[in-house]
Order: sequence, then C-alpha cells, then structure tokens
Amino acid sequence: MTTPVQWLDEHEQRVWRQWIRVHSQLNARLARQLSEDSGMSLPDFEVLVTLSEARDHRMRVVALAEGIQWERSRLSHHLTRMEKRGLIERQECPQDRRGAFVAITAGGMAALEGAAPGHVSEVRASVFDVLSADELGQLDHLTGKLLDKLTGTGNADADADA
Amino acid sequence: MTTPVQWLDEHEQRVWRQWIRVHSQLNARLARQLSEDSGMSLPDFEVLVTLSEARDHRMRVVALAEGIQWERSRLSHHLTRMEKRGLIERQECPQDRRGAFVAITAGGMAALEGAAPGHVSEVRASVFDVLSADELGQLDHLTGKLLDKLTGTGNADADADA
DNA sequence: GGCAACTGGGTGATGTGTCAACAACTGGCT
DNA sequence: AGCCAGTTGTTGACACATCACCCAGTTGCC
Repeated sequence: MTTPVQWLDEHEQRVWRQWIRVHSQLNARLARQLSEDSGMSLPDFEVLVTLSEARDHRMRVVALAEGIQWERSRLSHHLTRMEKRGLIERQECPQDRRGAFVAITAGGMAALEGAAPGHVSEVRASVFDVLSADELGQLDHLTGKLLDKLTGTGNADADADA
Repeated sequence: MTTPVQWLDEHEQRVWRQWIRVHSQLNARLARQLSEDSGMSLPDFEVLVTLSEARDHRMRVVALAEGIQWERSRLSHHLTRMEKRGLIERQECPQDRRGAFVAITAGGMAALEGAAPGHVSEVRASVFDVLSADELGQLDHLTGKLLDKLTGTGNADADADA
C-alpha cells in the first residue's frame, strides 16, 4: 500500500534542520562549558539541582526519575557513577524496604554551587540575552504548544485553546 | 570572584525547562518510532539521508562529517557499526591515499526508503501539524537567531569584543 | 632531496543511554 | 496463612558520544 506521504516542503525542511542544529550546538556548548569549568556533565547538573531543591536534600529514586523525566535504569546507572564521585549517596528507606533514598552530599552541594553561576551565565548568553521580550513570549508559546502535543494525552486530540 | 550572577527569573526558568523537555521528548519519540519501525537509529538515518543526496551516493569522510556536523571520530565509530550492518561501505580514495569514501549500499538505500515515510510522518505529526503558518514563521525566526548566535556566523560588524 | 608540519582517518578507553531481565519487597485476594 | 500481581531499584549487554592519541600520507619549505 502506498499511503501518500506528505513530505516536508522546503521551508519546513529548513526550519527542521535549523531546529536540530540549534539543539545540538546549544547542548554541546553547555556541556563543554560545564565540563571544562566544573568537571561535571549536564545530566549530573540536572540531578544535583533537583536533589538540592528537595526537602532534606533527598528524594526517593522514583520521585527523582519522575522529576527529571528519566527512565529508572538510566537514573540508576547514573547514580552509581555519581556516587563513586561522592556527589550523592544512597540511603535505605525504612518505610519501604525495596526502596531507597538518594541524597545530595556536602560535596555535591559544593560542586553544584560552584557550577551554577557559570552554567547560568552560559544559558543567558546563548539564549536569553539573544531574545527580546517579545521573542521570549513566542518561544514560551511555541514550546508550550509542542510540549502539550508531545506529552498531553498521547492521541486524544484535545486542543487547548488558550 | 564576586561577579554578581544574574539568575534566570521565573518566566525564563519556565521557558528553559520547557525547552529542554520538548527537546528530550521529541528526540525520544522520533528515536523510538524509527527504531521500532525500521530498526534504525536517528544518527543512522542522518548519515543515510546525507549520503543518499550525494553525487554517486558517496562522499569523503570529512565532507560527510562537515555535512552533518559531527566530530570525525564519532563518525568513524558510527560508520564502523553501520558497515557491519551492511548499510554503508568504505571505499579507497585513489586521489588521496590517506582518505576514504563512504558510500551508501543498496541495502542502505532500501532501508532508508523504508524508514523515511514513517519518520517524516512522525515529524509532521509531532511538530509541523501542530503549528500554524504564523507559528512556523516564528519558529524559523527564533531558531535562526539562536543559531546565528551559537555558530558565531552572526555578522561580524555587530560584535565588539572579538 | 629531506625534514617538519599538517591532514585524513582510525582506535581504545571511558562516560552515557536503552532495553530486557532480575531479585526483593509490598499489598491484595482467598 | 499462602499465593500472585505489581512495584522498586539494580544489573548486564550493547549502542552511542567524547577524548586523547596514533599512523600514514601529503604538503610546504629549505
């Protein structure tokens, strides 16, 4: 069956490739800055930020995974590496003996505090300083719309007419 | 150093996290679709598309790396894996005996042709069908602006400290 | 010619992401 | 009580990315 495929037109293709390149460039730049400046990866940073915002600086593994939208096994592997470097530690959970807490260590907090300013500066310089207030609003709107489609309701075509 | 760090305000932070999530969700979805549907990864696809557009369906390794903006070693590793699966092949380059051509094989072309429709449909469904013509224009503008900043191809006359 | 410097491409080690499978535990059911 | 389904978190295997380094061939320069 040759279901007619609607290919991307020239404009769409240009935008699509541009979009992909923005992401990869931006990602590469942020990763390099963080790595060179603080010896930490973007995923490390994400984990540390989330833990640092949690009560008692610790969370259940599932909650952390949920918070940063990672698969459990990815998180587990990553935690193992971070634990080896002393950034976080695992703690037993008495309430549910299958479970575990992940806590940010003092060293992890220090690393985070050392890394944050440079990272934020880079984000600012690469993104927000480039955009006008108007453009920031557009970006908000666009990403919001795309995210709704991507996460919202899978197939249900409930359009949020805001 | 006591350089005052200008943190992201609430709005910027929301947009930033939204942006990151759009990227990771979209990537995950496209990767899964391609993998389940055609047993191929997003990077595989990128390589095959670029090769298929080349004259004689082959390119020098450097040119390919340049075209898809990869580091050479990443490409080399990836080509090794793709060669094992019969998607591409390496050929000697008589003009420069250090060099090599990479060519897409018949199997690679077939795989690409099998994969393309589903991939394009997914991109369309996840992105372009969601946006109005106006929004597409905004996205074009925004990504263009960001990319200029990231790659430094912004016009030289604008920047002071270089 | 001869030598240094560079370029094209590859390799190995290590960090990162995904999938499938697993043991340990919980909780509901009878 | 015993059984079974579901959950929590981990592991192993493998694909992918990055870094540092290497080798062979080319180029430039004397």
